[in-house]
Amino acid sequence: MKGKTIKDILSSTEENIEVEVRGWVRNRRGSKNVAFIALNDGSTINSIQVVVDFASINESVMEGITVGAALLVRGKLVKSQGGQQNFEVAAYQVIILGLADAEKYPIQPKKHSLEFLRENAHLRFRTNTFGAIFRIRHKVIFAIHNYFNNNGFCNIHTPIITASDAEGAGEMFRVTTLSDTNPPLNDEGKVNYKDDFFGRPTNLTVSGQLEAELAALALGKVYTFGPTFRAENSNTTRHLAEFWMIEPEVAFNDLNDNMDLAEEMLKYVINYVLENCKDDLDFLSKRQEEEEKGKKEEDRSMELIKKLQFVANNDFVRLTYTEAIEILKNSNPNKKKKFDYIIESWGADLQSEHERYLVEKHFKKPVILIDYPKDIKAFYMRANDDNKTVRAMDILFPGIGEIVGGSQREERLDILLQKMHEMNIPEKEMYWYIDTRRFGSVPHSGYGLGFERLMLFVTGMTNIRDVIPFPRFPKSAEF
RNA sequence: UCCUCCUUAGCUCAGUUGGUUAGAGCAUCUGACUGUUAAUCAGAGGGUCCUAAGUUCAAGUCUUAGAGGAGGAGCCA
Repeated sequence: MKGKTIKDILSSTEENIEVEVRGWVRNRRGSKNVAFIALNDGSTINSIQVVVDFASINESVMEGITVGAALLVRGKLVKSQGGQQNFEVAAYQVIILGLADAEKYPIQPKKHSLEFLRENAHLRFRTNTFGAIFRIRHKVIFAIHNYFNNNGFCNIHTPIITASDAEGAGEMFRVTTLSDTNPPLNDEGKVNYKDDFFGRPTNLTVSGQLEAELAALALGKVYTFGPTFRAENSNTTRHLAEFWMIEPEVAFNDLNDNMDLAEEMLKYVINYVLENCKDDLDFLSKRQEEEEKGKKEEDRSMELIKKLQFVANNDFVRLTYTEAIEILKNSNPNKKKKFDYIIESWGADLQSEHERYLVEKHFKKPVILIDYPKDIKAFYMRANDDNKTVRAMDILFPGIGEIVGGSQREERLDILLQKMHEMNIPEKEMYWYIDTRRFGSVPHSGYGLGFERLMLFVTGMTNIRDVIPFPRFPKSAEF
């Protein structure tokens, strides 16, 4: 971008200097002789005030200065006479770079509903809210890479197209170049995938974990940060068909090391955002407060920045599934049958109402649940000696639910093979995974962190479709 | 996929028991105003009441079906 950004200029200590700013008109006010333009270039949530004297600027130019128009302004940076900003630009030249028809431009200087902006996702970047969200999104991405880099991790790009469908993490999107009206058929009359691009059925990845394990068992500490695809018909505020996932995998780590890593990493990222996104967080905090005005006091969330500081400065609660079941069994909502799913016995899968009770009512802080019954978890999780539970861990966050799912992996060849057999995982196809247990197997652990769920927590937004630029979900792939 | 709710002006929404020409705020346009802060003041324009069928003398309002959206649930990150 040419010249100084508005962020740079607003933090200037000099005055009466010549400046050149480029940006988009957020608002325009005026009186008989003078117009005030709020100009924003995306470098910061704050707009710069441009003051235009009608006498010095051509009338046709003045007519083009409407909300949404792109301008180049040359002028002098001066102390503002108005109260709400330190500096403003006294313009002597305004060039319209791009007009915006005021009658047709959908974004107005007023509050828009998130639903409306979601339908105008191509233009919502130009609002304060989404500007703040996507600047923060970048900082969170950067902080994650920073954390792993600082700690000796190696970033691995695991495949996006995969032939393996054994992860069991959900429905997959098929990838094919075969004709959809007239595919080649085999002798049995079924689609002949031998003629497909890869010579076999392929899908978009639902997880890079299995491949990350291969890398970890040589490079030691690795992580993935890539797109992930689930073809589930999920219509909720916390699911996407295309989302980004971070999956660290560490050789020689046991479950305790795994919990330490996840907790330390999350706290690092939150602190990084607190230190580097203050203006945007302040704005989102006020926005949330505004949004929740209509709610009863007990239903309102903790102030955004306080909430982030609280999580960064307090230890997460760690407890076993068995302990959680005991707490839930004896809880008021369970006794009074307020839960839709009453907890009766050990072995029950926890519903989101139970997770919310533990995190939001009982402990009031993030909770790491470990040692789940083996029957409700994946084949690769390490069996405990009790033969009933596995070394799984789920991190539950207030307002979001499960943000991390991970485990210590089963490194013992015989037990892994037995588990795969029990759960109908095709051993032949998975030879490459099994090989790691055959040759120099060691204990290792890892987890998957849902990037957009972390974004929900950090921004205080409540719908996952608002923290990714162009959300993909059932019946929607617009833009 | 299931449950609940919603769909009226560019946006956010009101519209009583079914009853004349469907309203408001903001936005837009026009004008006023000596520096505004989502400026203010005055005026104007702007409607396929989501779509289709039905009930009725009469439907924005009632019924049925469909489409789209939101929230919750399940699946999960």
